[in-house]
Amino acid sequence: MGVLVQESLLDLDEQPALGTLDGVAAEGPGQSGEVRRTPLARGAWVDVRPGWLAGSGEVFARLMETVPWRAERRHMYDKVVDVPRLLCFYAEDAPLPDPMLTAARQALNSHYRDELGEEFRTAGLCLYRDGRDSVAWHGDRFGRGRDHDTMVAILSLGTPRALALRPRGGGPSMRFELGHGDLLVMGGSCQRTWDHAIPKAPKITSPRISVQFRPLGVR
DNA sequence: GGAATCCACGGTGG
DNA sequence: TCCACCGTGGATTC
Repeated sequence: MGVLVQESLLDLDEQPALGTLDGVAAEGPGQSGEVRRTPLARGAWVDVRPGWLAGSGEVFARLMETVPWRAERRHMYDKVVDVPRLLCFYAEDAPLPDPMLTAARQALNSHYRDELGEEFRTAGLCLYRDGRDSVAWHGDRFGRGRDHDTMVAILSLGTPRALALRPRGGGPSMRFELGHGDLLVMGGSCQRTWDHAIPKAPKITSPRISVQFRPLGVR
């Protein structure tokens, strides 16, 4: 396994999050503790904060246990196929399945509220059971209007998986390795001008959970 | 030669 | 009504 090794070094109660991402952070060995922003083409950017969430191992275990994971099926051409991951969506006013996720969302809002111009409200959880699970290239789009920038914050728990990004319409792709407790935020025009995916990784045999925080109206 | 990437397929839901 | 969306597997490229 080797998945649940990194435990929390900081407690939320000792370090309430107030306008900084550091509140929920655990300083992993050798980690900078800084949010690193990577500018992409066309006004998109990605923030990466390794080892962000304290107590990731316990949160991961609780989510595996308590979230009512749902399998979905969809028509793809001539057959019905399983969606290659398990899902659970928490709408704006639904209580999140773990207090650490509520705290994480608060910390994200403290840090990004001004830049985002609104708040992260919904949470979409995905369980990638092993490397055969994946998600194809897509952008998280708006129900309303397509000329409006937004952000999607992704908290990754469990087995590290690559998140791939490439310009919409084609172009060289880049990869971010998302490890246990890592945070990645896509912002600027990223959801309009870039696609992202979690590629299949057949050698991986253990699970990863991703938590995606979004403002209202972003799918 | 193995791995990563590309491509085409069409029913569904917004 | 219309169009963007998305998983698979075979082909192609790296």
